[in-house]
Amino acid sequence: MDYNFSAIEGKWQQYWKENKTYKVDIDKAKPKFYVLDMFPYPSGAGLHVGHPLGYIASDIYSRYKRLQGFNVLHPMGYDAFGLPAEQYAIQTGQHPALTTDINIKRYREQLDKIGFSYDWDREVRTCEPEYYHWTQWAFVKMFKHYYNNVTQKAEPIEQLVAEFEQNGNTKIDAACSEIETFTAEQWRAMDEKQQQETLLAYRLAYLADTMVNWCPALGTVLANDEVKEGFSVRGGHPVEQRKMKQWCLRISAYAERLLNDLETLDWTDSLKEIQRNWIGRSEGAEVTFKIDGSDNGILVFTTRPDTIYGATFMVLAPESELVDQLTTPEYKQDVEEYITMAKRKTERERQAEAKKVTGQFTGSYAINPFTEQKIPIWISEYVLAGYGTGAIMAVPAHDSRDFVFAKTFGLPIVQTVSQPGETPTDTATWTESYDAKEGIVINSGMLNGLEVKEAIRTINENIEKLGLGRCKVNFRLRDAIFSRQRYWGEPFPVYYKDGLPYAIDEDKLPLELPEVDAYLPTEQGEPPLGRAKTWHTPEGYPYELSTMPGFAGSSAYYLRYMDPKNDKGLVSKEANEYWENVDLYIGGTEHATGHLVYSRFWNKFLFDLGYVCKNEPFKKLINQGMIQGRSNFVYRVKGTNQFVSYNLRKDYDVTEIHVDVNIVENDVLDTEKFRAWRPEFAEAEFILENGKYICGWAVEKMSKSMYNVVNPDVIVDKYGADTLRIYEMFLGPLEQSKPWDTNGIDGVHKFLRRLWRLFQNANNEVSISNDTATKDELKVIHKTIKKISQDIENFSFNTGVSAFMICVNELTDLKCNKREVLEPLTILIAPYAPHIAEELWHMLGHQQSVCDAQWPEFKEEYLVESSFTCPISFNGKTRFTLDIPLNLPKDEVEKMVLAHEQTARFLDGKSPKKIIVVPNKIVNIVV
RNA sequence: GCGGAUAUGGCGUAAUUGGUAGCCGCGCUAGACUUAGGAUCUAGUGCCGAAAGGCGUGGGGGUUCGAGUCCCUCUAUCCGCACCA
Repeated sequence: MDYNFSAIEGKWQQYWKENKTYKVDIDKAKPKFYVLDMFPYPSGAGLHVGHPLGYIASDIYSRYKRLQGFNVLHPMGYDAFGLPAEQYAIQTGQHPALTTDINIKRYREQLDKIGFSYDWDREVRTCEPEYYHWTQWAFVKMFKHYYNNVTQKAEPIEQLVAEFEQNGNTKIDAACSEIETFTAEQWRAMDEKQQQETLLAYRLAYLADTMVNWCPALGTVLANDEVKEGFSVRGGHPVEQRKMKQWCLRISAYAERLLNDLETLDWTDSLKEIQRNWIGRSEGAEVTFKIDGSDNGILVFTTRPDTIYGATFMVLAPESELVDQLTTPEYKQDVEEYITMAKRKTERERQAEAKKVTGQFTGSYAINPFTEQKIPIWISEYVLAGYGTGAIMAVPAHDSRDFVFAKTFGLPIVQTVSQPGETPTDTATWTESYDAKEGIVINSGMLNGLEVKEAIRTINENIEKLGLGRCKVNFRLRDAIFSRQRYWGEPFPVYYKDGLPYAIDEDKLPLELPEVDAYLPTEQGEPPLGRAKTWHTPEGYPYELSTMPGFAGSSAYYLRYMDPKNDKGLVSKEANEYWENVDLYIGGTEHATGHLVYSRFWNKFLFDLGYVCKNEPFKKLINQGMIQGRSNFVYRVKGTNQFVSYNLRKDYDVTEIHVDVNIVENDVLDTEKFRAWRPEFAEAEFILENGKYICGWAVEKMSKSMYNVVNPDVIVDKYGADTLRIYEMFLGPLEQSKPWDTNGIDGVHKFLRRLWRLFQNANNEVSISNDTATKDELKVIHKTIKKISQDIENFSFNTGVSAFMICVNELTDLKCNKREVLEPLTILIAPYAPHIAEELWHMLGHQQSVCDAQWPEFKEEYLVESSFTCPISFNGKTRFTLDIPLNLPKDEVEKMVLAHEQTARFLDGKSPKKIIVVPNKIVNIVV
């Protein structure tokens, strides 16, 4: 019987489906293991060969864990809300649900062909009301909670109300937006509207006027992680800053915990580092500088309070509310012009002109609280309104930005830190600032002579003692803007009464997405939901018109998989306590600052409320590398329809043209297919080398426009899913980016055929021997058991494949068809190549699925050798090898080596200076 | 500018973590079987050299009996952040 992969794969996929082989339920008798893939957004283009890479790796791991006796949860679903489907809907008028559904079907077909062990009964789609019910529910919970900084957790808003009744907000330490202090009496005196407005400043889901990334082309607001270099990540449209009323999630309240708990996670250092940078914690002090001739002050944040004696001017963000009152009549016009200029600039322009120093004096002065000198107050773009207090004390001697600013506008520069033993030089001669974090403080009154770290401690004490300010930790992490002015997303479970938002009762959820007549904004510029006829509560209060962003639905999907059909809750306590959290999460690094921050936040919030039992969602995370494309080129002789082969192209004046990689094999162009590829090439002529047309090649992004997209279906049809799975793993380390080149796939396919042939005799009949295996055969299989187990544990799937190849090559050489060897081999390969493994397993006479077999046990005893082939080197260069009995004493080894005839040859008459014997490793003779 | 990662044959890669550099596969060369070969099998294949031998893990330097692996330095590529006070 030949290895008929398509028949075998169809047969077993059917079998798995009929027998629900991958269905999984809570089973307290077995340890659980949760393996998760980042679920895909089902795009219209379908999967290319790069997408399943991580899925295959996690599938291998899942199957391995199952064979080891774990109860493995390995689900899959779809991140189904999103912009592309809606953009398509705008163009075609087709409901996004419809295109989404079609795309999902195609994804499913493609996924099914590859033979994954997903429990499809647990599939979720974020766009279905049964699913987004719980997205909305979590939002309502966030609306109804605030963050208590003292207990470091989310608490019910009622507790806050009780506190306000008692003490106003004078004693509370909670995460909140900017708000005035009020007493209990003042609280009680407020009407409902005022009270609600006040509470809004504390809610974890809150409505606020904020500067947002507005994308006119997409007609929506975007989150910071959805914008890159001033353009939208999806679509690449320009983004501008705008102030708008938006729903936000107070994720900044969790900044400290999000940062600290990174320590507990088994993620790569680079990914943790990205998150640390994104959260951006910095320790410093808040200090008030008095405004000259006024009782008011300017609050600044600084990480270097030790340099305060060198603060020779102050700078405010142009957007700062203080600007108005600080600007003297004399400077009014200049300041206004500057602000207008700054406001008009898009984010893009700001970045392009980042090096250009601009600024404007306000006419006012502040008093440096330590030097007691008058220092000018400026405004400049380089100070950001959104970070710290939107104002800085400028220390030009020790901050490069302040330095450049001072140089440009001729402001004084005072050095306050110097290198020990170094004589301070005239700052007027400096060409750059001295941004040192170490050194001895000078020119700084009470701080003189102290080391920077001591100086910081001393000055902080004084700042607090003098009532000038306090120590403070600042975060770069901003609250997540949660509104999108779009149709295809979760509706907010919110209605408005007197212009104030109220949450819908939890038992009224889900609030289903209404039908609209077009997926465009209304004529009044409202979001598409403004078109829905009955978009209000039964009492007539209008619902929110925005919808939630893409990350809403993906923030808790890993919890929903634990209990996907539950209509009483997101996840039952029982299911959550059994599955706990994700043991292994595999996905791309592109979600480092988006999804992976949001879902950690979401999970922590639910943890605070007691709905989930673990405070982190993903224990271990692996980022698979990107699969790049490998493009092919043909070379057209300019002005002709002639194409010249790669190595001859230098003799002609040619244009390089991308050619579809699917009509090229081993860089040899199929000229007939090329002529048929596009009408303009129908009459193409070729200048060949050795009768072939050789194409050039390059590694590029896999994309349609480069004609280098390879579809997994095509590979599966030609070679089979098992070959695809193994080849994807064989390409290289999982985490590394690498180009896809279909050429190498033959080797893997040949390997599977050789594996198959181990079970067959020369006449192509199944032939398995029940004889006892020889020592050599046992050694081969146990070596492989050891290697494969280790490699899977280390996620080193590429070396695993090579170990299989070595094993099959060696067994082929030994002509081994013993059950004792082939049975464990079949189980070993089942995670990588489940279809052929099932077929072989049944060929071996088993009735159950190979998935229910037991992972073979490795026995060291079969690998023990009596001698070691020892490399003998001279001056570090290996010259020959010698079989030496294991654990032979050093001096005997030395004797044996020196006695060897080859040794004399390499000594060449000289006597050895030194002989190094590393037992069972190497012998090195120094001459 | 800051932070991180990577660099090994024609190509994808491997190397028990300081101990025989190039495993496995592609490609290539030669041969066998064959009406045929984009099938299969056998042998070879880092580079230079007829050979002996020499050279060789991005470049330079160092530690060591011994370095792809450790240290210093430079270069290139990729990724993340970017006026974050």
